[in-house]
Amino acid sequence: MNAKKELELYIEELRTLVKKRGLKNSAQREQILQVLFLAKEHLTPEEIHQRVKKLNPSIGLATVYRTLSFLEKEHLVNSISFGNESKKYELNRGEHHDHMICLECGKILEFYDEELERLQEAIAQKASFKLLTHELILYGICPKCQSK
Amino acid sequence: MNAKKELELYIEELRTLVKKRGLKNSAQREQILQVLFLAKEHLTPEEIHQRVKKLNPSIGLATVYRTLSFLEKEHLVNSISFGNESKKYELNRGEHHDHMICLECGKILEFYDEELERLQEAIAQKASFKLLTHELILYGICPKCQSK
DNA sequence: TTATGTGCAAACTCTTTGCATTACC
DNA sequence: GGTAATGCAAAGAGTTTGCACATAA
Repeated sequence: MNAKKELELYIEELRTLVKKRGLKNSAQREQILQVLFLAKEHLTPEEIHQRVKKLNPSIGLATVYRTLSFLEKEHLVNSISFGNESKKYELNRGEHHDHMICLECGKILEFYDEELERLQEAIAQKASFKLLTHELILYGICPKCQSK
Repeated sequence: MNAKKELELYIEELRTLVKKRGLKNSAQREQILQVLFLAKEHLTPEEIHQRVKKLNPSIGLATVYRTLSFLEKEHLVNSISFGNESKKYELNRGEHHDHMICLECGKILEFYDEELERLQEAIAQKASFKLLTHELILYGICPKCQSK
């Protein structure tokens, strides 16, 4: 599938969702979704605002915040917070994953490990804790920075 | 070992560390350490400030922030951040553990699983990522809230 | 004695909110 | 036409910083 079609699927999902909730859609929401779709990295609200302004110069930062809250509540995007830095957002591409963060260059790497998922489920079960979601961040030095 | 002696060990550790860095110690730092020692939960800077004011009414919030940064840098305390809430601190009692957070009552439970630690190490190794530390938070519903 | 730590207040950063206006359905 | 979303600016919350003073070494 080409990227344009893929983006349209996300936008369609957004429209359906908005309708389901009895709300109104807006160009701004779609533009923000598009920015997240095109981004290869995790973006802060400020970064998203900068990028979306290229599509729509008059969009306000408050709209970005409001839209991100909405999209996160509806699970169309995920966020990750790291130390004191502000939250970073990524499009929810349907595949759960965890993160490694390089403490030297700040790069965020993604990974997924099935056994890890199972193990967490087992740990929660043993504690009679109903596991809904989790966030695992491995902090360290990425391969590139190690070889410097 | 009784609690008083145990606390003194932490204070001794602080003094040694401060000396090693060529810095000066202060009553305030020891008081903050004591508050963390006595706390059974994870505390925000604001909460720590409230508690330490009972020992020293004139201590400023800025001192709490500065001290926490210092103690965290020196690994005498750990912090954990959860959603939009402000960072919470706990004394580093020498035993690494991870956290479960109840999304209903906000309670933080601690756990430790050896296999989980090993697995993370293996995952990092496979990615040639030099693992230094990690943060795993399981979000869900604690046993108490489930039975409500 | 002298550099570090403190307390206070101001400054800063990030995020949220109130309100008049716009635009979707 | 009615209601939700937006843009702007102001307000809030949390944290950091500058500076004069206090204090440990």
